[in-house]
Amino acid sequence: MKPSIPQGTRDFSPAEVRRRQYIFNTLRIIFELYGFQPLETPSMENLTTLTGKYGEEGDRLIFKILNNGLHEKKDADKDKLNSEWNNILSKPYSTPVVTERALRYDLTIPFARYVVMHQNELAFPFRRYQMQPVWRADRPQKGRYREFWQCDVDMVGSTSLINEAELLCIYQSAFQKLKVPVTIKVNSRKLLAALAELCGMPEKMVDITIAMDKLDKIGWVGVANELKERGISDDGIWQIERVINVKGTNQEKLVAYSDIMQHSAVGMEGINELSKTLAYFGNLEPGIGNLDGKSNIVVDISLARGLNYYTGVIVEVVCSSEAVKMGSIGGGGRYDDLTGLFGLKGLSGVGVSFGIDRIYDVMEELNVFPEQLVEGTKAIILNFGGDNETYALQILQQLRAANIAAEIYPDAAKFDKQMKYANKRGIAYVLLPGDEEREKNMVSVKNFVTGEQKMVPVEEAITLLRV
RNA sequence: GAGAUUGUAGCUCAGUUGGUUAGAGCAUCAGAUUGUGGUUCUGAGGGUCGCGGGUUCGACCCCCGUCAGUCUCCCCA
Repeated sequence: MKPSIPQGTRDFSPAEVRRRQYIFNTLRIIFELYGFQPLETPSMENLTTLTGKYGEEGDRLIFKILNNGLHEKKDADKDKLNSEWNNILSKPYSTPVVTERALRYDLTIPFARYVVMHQNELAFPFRRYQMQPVWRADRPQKGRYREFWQCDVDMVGSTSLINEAELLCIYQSAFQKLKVPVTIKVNSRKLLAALAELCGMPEKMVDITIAMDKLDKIGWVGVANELKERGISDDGIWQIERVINVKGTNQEKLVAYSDIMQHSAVGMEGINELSKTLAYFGNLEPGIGNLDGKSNIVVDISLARGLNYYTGVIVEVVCSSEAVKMGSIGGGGRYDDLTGLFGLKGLSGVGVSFGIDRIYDVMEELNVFPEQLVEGTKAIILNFGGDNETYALQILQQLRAANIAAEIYPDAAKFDKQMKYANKRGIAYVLLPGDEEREKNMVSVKNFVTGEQKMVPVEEAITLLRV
């Protein structure tokens, strides 16, 4: 049989894992610096925990797990199973009778579930970060996988906009550290709601936002067409155009919006929140987060996050390098009542997510991974068999005791085969314990980069390799 | 869910209007070289041409179906 892996999944080679771990470690250090604590949740959740949280499209993309032991059901249950099966075949539908569990779709909903389940143990505001894979039954394409990793930072139990500002700081310092130039777009769901009001169609907010979100991609004409198709009136489209045409600094934009939206309570609230967030951010900003004196935080009213649980400030990160074509590499926002879905009312949260796989792809394209990530084996001991092998093992033991990553070629294979192996592995030093070396209680150390070789006592070899 | 495109050796790919036994590079193994790698040289192994059907004297090539990968739209990280 021909080996293969499921569509949209990948193997990670040793070099790739090292580079991915570099990203994880960089983020982890920042998250910890900001006082967040690690959390992990199961790969699978009860299906009912996930459904209805990600919108209609999202529900379709949840990977469901077929229940086990269906053939063992009693006859009455089998009748139920048959009728439910017909439902599944005729429409988008799921039922615990067939699929009780599903793979996690993101990290936010499982987090909310966790908070509700453990509310009595937690100190609020609760801050956590989480780095785990998620699964989506999407059609894979460039930058889109069926299994991919997210790194989420969230806090619940506080409505302070300091939280929003801190998350912006985390984004800024993380991408600065990773050497990825980014634009961090911010907007507010409340501005979008106000815009829908302005159009006289508050119920069309989702349609409006989906269309506007494509502004970068298809331009204003394309957006206007889509708005029309989605049933927005000409007057509404004109209102939207007016808002989109607002240019200038973040401050200037907010002033202009407050002029346009002065009669909308929710709009003014959104503007107020955005300007407060930016003011807090100004106090916290972790350094030069910009290249040309301009901040890389940009108020962008066309930004619309897909997930429908966001209620306040929303944020999205895109790579600002012209050379890279990639969608968003991170996003997040404020959700006022996420835990309410699980019965815990009045707990507000805000969080952002890093799309690790896309960040990896972008860093690869920009060629910004550090050259020397983690050294693997530092020295390999060649195997000359017999007494020399025993001698080699003694040296190996001493190297490891001295905390030097070392290995032995396990077979007494032909010399040049062992050398070629060391070369292919890119190991820095080769140790040769042969007859002569053993008799003198020494070892030959060959620097595989320079080709230089000398015979020294074992202790000296250890000192040499420790450097 | 809709569309485009690709499928030939372990990998990357050639393959003439449809014509004997399907090729190359890399990789692997063996040898030149039983204690000196990266560069050479010689040789060897390795293919149901994704799968099934059809057209034809004859199909890797043309037609139909099917499966898989990649990409685009939708949507999203």
